[in-house]
Parts: sequence; structure tokens; C-alpha cells
Amino acid sequence: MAREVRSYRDLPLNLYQIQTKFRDEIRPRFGVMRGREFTMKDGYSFDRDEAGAEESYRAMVEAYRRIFRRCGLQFGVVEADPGAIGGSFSHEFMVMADTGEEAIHVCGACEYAANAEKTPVRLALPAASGGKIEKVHTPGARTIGEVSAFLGVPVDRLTKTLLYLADGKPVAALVPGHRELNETKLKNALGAAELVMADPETVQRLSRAEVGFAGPVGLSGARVLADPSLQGRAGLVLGANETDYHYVGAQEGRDFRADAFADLTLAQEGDPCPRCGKPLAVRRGIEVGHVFKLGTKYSASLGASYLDEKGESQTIIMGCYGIGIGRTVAAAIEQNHDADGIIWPVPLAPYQVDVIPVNAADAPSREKAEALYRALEGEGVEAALDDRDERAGVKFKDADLIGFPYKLVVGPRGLKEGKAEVKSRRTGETQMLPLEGAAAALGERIRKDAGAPS
RNA sequence: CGGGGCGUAGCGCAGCCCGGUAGCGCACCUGCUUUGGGAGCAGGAUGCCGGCGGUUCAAAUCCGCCCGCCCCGACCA
Repeated sequence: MAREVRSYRDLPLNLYQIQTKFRDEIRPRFGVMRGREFTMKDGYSFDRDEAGAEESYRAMVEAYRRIFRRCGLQFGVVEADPGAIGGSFSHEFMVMADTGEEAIHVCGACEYAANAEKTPVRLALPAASGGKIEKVHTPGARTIGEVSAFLGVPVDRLTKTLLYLADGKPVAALVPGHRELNETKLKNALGAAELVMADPETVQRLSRAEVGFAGPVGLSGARVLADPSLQGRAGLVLGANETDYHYVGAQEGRDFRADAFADLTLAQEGDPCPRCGKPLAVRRGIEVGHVFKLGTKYSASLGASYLDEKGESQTIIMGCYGIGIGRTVAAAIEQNHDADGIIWPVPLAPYQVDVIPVNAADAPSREKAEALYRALEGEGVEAALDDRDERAGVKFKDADLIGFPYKLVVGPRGLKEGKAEVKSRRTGETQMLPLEGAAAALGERIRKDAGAPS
């Protein structure tokens, strides 16, 4: 694109491709949801300025909403972490499903919805009094639970010190004892590309103690980041960097000093909504689409620029947009099935109609069924003809399992009145149609179903 | 790389704990009936019980080793 785009007249530009991608997954999982090979639609927008880029982004979000709505999906658009792809902000399209692989937070009171790792947390810890720092013997107490039980101190008075290697450099992260660290937040706070928990050898080297007794007091060789709730806080219980010892009564700013403060904790169910303060609920979702506002991250580094009206060189503003095709289909099935099988939403159905001659031995049924099948094709409907020599029940059950939105049943019973029966897979509702014009009527109905529902 | 599970008839499984010569459903074969929601009845065939070794009068069953597959976690869209 850097070579293709010259002038502001070439912008905005929006390109997409649909192709097979490969990721070297350590372990493929969730059936078709996470394999090493998958099909993805990805698209990229190129704009002259921020306003244009934002408009492209907004239009793409709206297009994605419509696509997923037509796929018959119940989904949410959530704020997400841009992750390795980078960029200034991003949204994920999450299909709500209990089998989903990602936790998301939703607020029942307002519109807030976000990837669980994205939700900001502002902790309000109970007031704690000072006192002086003291080293106490805590034999064998390594975990927060053990230390809390041993000292008889509530867990929110303790402080977790977690040692990480950020791009190879040691970092100590401090969070209140009753909360989990959010590694994504820590990674972002450090601006690190790679973050791994320190291995036991490194922990022992840094804390000069066995694993489980690390703390910030007297810790050298590691940058210390702490949750803002710990700033200046007194009465802390901390690892003493000595096997079987903890400090009590420690105070940030007096006994040790954090190098920086940042929101590091993982939001959990019941935490206040960052927008309206009501408690958040946790739900699970399947990520089917992801949009990123990239800004100039890639265009700048790849030298993608254009000449504006004044002939001055400007950097192109980019966005990037992806849909996981296979998992979208999987998610659609997840949300559209019953005990008998798949219920394809019409726009996704590989075939919209299964034409079933009820008794293959009955020549009139067979002939009328075939005629209807051809007529449907003439209507532009994708139809299948089940001309197998099977009992009617078998064909019905198979049609249900495969999920054809409609069955068109042709048998002696209906033919006596010159009619065929249409049955909806979703509602089970049936309707007798005169053979004459049955294909046209059904075609009409399918075209209506296929259009974007409200 | 860590944790767990499973290998028995074509397919899905029970039997294993408590050792006694292998069973259920579906599919299959034969006959009759049935034919608009996975047909019914009667009769029939089917097994190196993952492999190797050990214990025992006797091993699908107990013990050891090996092989294969699956699930969970670390990773990730």
C-alpha cells in the first residue's frame, strides 16, 4: 500500500480478503473453534486523517453488527485490549455462549461491556492504621491464605508480591492479597512485549528466599509496580525476602517505595461498573470479530504516506478488521440448535430447502418432488432433493439434524388435493401450498428471511 | 511441558473394584408383516478384551513396562 497510494485523492480506501490462515497453536481445542488452520476475513482501512479513520471504524463496526445479526447471532460489542496487534483501541464482537472461551464483563444497568481483562478496577480498601514495621516468623506460610490464617489477619491487609520477567527484565508487581493480578494490565503498564512469570530459580535469586516469601522491602534488582490502592498505605503484611519470614506493619513510601503505580488487578464479578458504578456481571463469549483502530503504528513504520492538497507528505491512518469465519458458523450453530439438530438461520444455510418425496416407491410423489426441486432452483433457492429409498421418518429426522430451514414434503396425502407441505424447522409450523406456484411462494418467503431482519 | 481419562464385536458402551472362560444398544444376515416422524416380530452371525511380560489351577479383571487416542492447563485470534 505504501507504493500504491500517492495522493489524498486515493483515500479513503478499504480492502479485504478472505483466506486460510495458520497459527502454530500449542494445542488446538474446542473443536472447530480453535484449530491450527482457520478461515478469516480480514480488512484494512486507509484514511487521510483521524476523523476519516474514525468514520471508517464506525462504519465497519456497524457493518459487522449487521453481518452478525443476519447470521442469527445474539452478540455483544465489547471493549477489548488491542494485544499484540497494537493500536489505540479496539472492540471485540462476542457471541454470548456458556461454552465461550473468554470471560466478558457486562453491566446490567448501563451499556458497558468489556473483555474481562480490560475492565478497569479502582479498589477501595478499608482504612488501615500505621504502626511500625516488624519481622515475624511465619514458618511454612507461603500462600496468602496460609499467611492470613497464621497471622490472623484478613487477606485484604496482605499484599501479594509477584515476580515477573518483562522482556527479560525482573519486575515485582504488588496487588492487595484478596485480588488477582491482571497480566494484561501489567504488560501494558510496563509497555512490555513479552511477560512471563519468573521461574523458581529467578524468584529465589531475587528474593534471596524460597518461593512464597518475596516482598518489596529491601528488594533490589527488580522494578516495583504497585496497584494504586497501595500508595502510601500502612499496616501492610509483606514477604520479608527471607524463608519463613514476613513483615507486618509495613508502609509504602516509608519502608519501601514503589517505582510506579498502575491498575494491576483483574476485575471480578460484582466489581463496580467503571461507567455507572453498578455491580458487573460476568458472562462468557465466543470472539467472532475484532476491530482495531491502528492509527499510524504500521503506516509509519512501513513508510505508507500520501501527499495532501498542499503537496505535503502525511502518514496514512489505518484500521484493521477481522472476522473468524469458521467460529462464526460454529457460534451460530451453538445458538441455533435443539435436541433434533441444527437450525440454520436462512442466510447461513448451505441449502434452504429439503424436498422430500415421502415414499420413493410412489411415482407421482417422486415426479412432483423432482419438478418442485427444479422449480425452486429456478427461483434461485438452494434446494436438496432426498430421493433416497428410505422411510419418511428417516428423511425427516435427517433433514432436522442437518438443519434445512424448510422441508418441502411431497406425498400421496397432499397430492390428492394437489398440494405439498412446507414445514419450518425453527417453528415447526406447517402450511399446505398448491403445487402450482409452491416454489414461487417458498422462494419469496426465503428471500424475505434472508434479508436483514430488524 | 504439567494434570486427568480412555483403549472390550463395524460403531457407541457395560463388565474390571471383588479373578471362574464376555455382554447390551445400534448396525449386519434370513423370513414375514409394515410404509407421512429414525418400523414390528421371529431367527441368526460377529471378538488375538491395545501390545508384551508377570502373579495364579485359572486373567478382560490383579501387578509391571510399552503403544495409541482424548480431555484440562500454560499459548492464542
